[in-house]
Amino acid sequence: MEEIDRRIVTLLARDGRMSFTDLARETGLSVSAVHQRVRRLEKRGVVRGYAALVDYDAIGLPLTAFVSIKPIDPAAADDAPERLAHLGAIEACHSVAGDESYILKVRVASPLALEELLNQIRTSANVSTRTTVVLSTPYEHRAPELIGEPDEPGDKPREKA
Amino acid sequence: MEEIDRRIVTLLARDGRMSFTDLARETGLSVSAVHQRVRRLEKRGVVRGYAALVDYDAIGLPLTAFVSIKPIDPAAADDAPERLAHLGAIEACHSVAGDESYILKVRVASPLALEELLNQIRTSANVSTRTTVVLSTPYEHRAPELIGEPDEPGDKPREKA
DNA sequence: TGACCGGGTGGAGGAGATCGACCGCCGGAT
DNA sequence: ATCCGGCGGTCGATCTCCTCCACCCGGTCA
Repeated sequence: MEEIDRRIVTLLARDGRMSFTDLARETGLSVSAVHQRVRRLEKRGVVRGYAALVDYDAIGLPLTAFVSIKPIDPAAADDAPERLAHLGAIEACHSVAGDESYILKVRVASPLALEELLNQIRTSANVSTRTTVVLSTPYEHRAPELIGEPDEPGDKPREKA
Repeated sequence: MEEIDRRIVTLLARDGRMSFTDLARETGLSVSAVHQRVRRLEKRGVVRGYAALVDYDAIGLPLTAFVSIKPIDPAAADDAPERLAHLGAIEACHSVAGDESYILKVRVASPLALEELLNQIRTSANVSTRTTVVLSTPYEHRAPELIGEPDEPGDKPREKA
């Protein structure tokens, strides 16, 4: 992937509804060319989708927390992600190195709802939990900056324009 | 906010590029009505924006980590978020309860880049860091489910601007 | 009851998305 | 060196969709 694709991805990460016309203006390509590239990026999975960014306070889920989990039985099969997938309050699940095995990011309506969710997590996945409550979020979902990134040796120098 | 708005937000959170026409079909309203509601949701800040979801492996940032930070001087002013904002590798910054004061989510190209980033974090904000490396991400950015949510008693049925 | 107001419908105009046809560059094979 | 094929670009046509406008309906309050 080279410069222009990177540019497109950056722009779309910043504004997922940007029109192809604007994208074309920003990149100096024609609308069709941009359209083609975006479709290719989507097909290749570089762009996995588009989402509205939501104010969780406003939609009644003002409480965010990180829940680290550790299996109670270290010998049991490690299928926690599937076991927990049905819990809609879980926004993300990361497998991590370190003392615990996964970190979950959860959004709930209240401390009571958090307590209930933790119970569901423990019983669903047979794990112990350690919870870190988020007090506030200065920023989140910042778009990646993928400028620079020196071309790898295998990358053919596609210099144009 | 009532049922239909909730529906719209859910749909847009799942597919940020859904057309107003489709949104109208899903909600049973006219295109104009949906358009109006979405604009209102945007203006009120319920919908804060739209973003493309990106495959970080594909764009050369395959290493994700959580960095917990703690001030070295507990008496110093707590302006870590602003001091760190210029570091583009930081995707999110959450103020948290517990032993540490903030949790950062970072995306970098390599272990070497992570090391360098940690140095920048420490010197920029005068903090100590504790890093948890993400091995894999079973899921992330799942759309919130905001069905149900019984109206709170304090919620007046007629919202004024 | 009558005026007001938030929120709905429908239509018109123009902008934008999408697709096909054509072209030019580059690398590999003859 | 020339031919050939694929990739990626432009241009242009068409159709969808966005966006704005005027109008309408049902509640609320004086």
